[in-house]
Amino acid sequence: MLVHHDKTNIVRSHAIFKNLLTEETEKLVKSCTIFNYSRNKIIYNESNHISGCYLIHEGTLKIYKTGYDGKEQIIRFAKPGDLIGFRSVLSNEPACTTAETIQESILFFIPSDILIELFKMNGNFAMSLMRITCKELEEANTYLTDVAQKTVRERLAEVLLHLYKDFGVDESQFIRVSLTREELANIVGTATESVIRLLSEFKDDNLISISGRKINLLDISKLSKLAGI
Amino acid sequence: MLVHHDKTNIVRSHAIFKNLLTEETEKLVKSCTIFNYSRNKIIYNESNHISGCYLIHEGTLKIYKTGYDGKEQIIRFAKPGDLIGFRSVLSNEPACTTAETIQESILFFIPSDILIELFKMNGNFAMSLMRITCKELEEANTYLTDVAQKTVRERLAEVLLHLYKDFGVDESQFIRVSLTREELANIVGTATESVIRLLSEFKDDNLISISGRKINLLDISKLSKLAGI
DNA sequence: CGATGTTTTGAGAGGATTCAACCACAGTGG
DNA sequence: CCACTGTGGTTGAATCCTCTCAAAACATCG
Repeated sequence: MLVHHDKTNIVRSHAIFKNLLTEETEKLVKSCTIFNYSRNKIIYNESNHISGCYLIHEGTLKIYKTGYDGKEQIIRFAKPGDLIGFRSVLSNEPACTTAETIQESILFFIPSDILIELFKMNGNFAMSLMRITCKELEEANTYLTDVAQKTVRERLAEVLLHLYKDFGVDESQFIRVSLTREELANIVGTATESVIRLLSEFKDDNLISISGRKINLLDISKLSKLAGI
Repeated sequence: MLVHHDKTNIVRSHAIFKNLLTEETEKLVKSCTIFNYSRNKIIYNESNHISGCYLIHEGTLKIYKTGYDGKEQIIRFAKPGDLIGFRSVLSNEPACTTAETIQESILFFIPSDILIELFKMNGNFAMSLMRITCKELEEANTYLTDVAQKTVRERLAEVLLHLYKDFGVDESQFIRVSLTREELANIVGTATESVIRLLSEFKDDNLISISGRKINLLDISKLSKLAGI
């Protein structure tokens, strides 16, 4: 367990809490807990009632829904600075997604009552949360349109570009995220085999290069055109 | 133009404003305007900057996004009591969807600054808006998963059930909404011809009966099973 | 090294789209 | 009054994309 001082610094370091007053930050810090999770740990599950939300301090999580045949649909990723689970807290409803780490992660647990109090008391903080939610909603609607109208090939190109933008690249130009082919398929909304075949085609067309799970986008502009962006 | 008294009653009649204080309601009423729209009128368009949001008093609108080839994807419908466009107002960003009447409608225009002021000042009102947004987000994510994983047949059954639940039925058990086959296709995310073929099949299987644009769900439980619900 | 999970490739089936033609109907204008 | 036009609905046939199933290659780890 970290000491009070460390927790305060962590809270202050994340943009989402920049609108809090000093005493609000104090209150938040006092009632929060830090947790470490190794890879592939589920933080909360669909239909779980959760007693608070989580601020990602380090690591990455996938947020997904499970379809009726058990296949997971990855909705988005959560990265440092992101707050997850607050939808469920503020609506006082069970979670509608599952949150699972894809790397070792450090999370900051915020109890429901504190979050609700801050939301109601601090209009600027409420506005921040609202904007985040609206942004998510917009992205969800955009992606819904894409899945409904684009081909798997187009969507895969689009997903690769999104990953590139969200995670950046390492020193060898590989996207800084490690996903299985199945996870890629679960973002795109297709079968694992389709992803594999299309990745090979992209490679043959010199749009990308691949090394295991690491992917390097060689031709952003062609990929963008292919994705219909 | 309606007189002040009428506007006040209209504002008070909608659940979303039930948390407003008397003076807040007064302020809201003073700065709002009522508009009438005939069928197929666009209220705002994707990428439009809008100067306020709209409360639906009467009528129905479709909210859609336009895909890169011009095909529209219907995201949802807005009905009396619904507030539309506030995402854009609160985020101070262009609209990401188009709102278009599918019936004669009466809308209540609320200027941006008033909405933002109410949101920041009244925590309960902010909470109401937040909950609505979270609900929309959840629905969007659920539908995203469905579109990515279900067949067109399953999705059409699901859409029919949603329409049934959202719009109810008239005295002859027909769903109280009139959509073209193309609009149905634009909800399901498929081609018009596919909708037509599947509706015929549903009819042959005695799951529904059809009279022009009016649809009657004859076997809710079979349709639910078919939809995977 | 065996064991398990992941990736790859092939072949076949099936679902959905596209293109095309045709019909019904309402509104228009000569 | 009737041809003309446009929109919406329907049906058929061919094509193509995508999925499923199956098997094999590969990797990773204790």
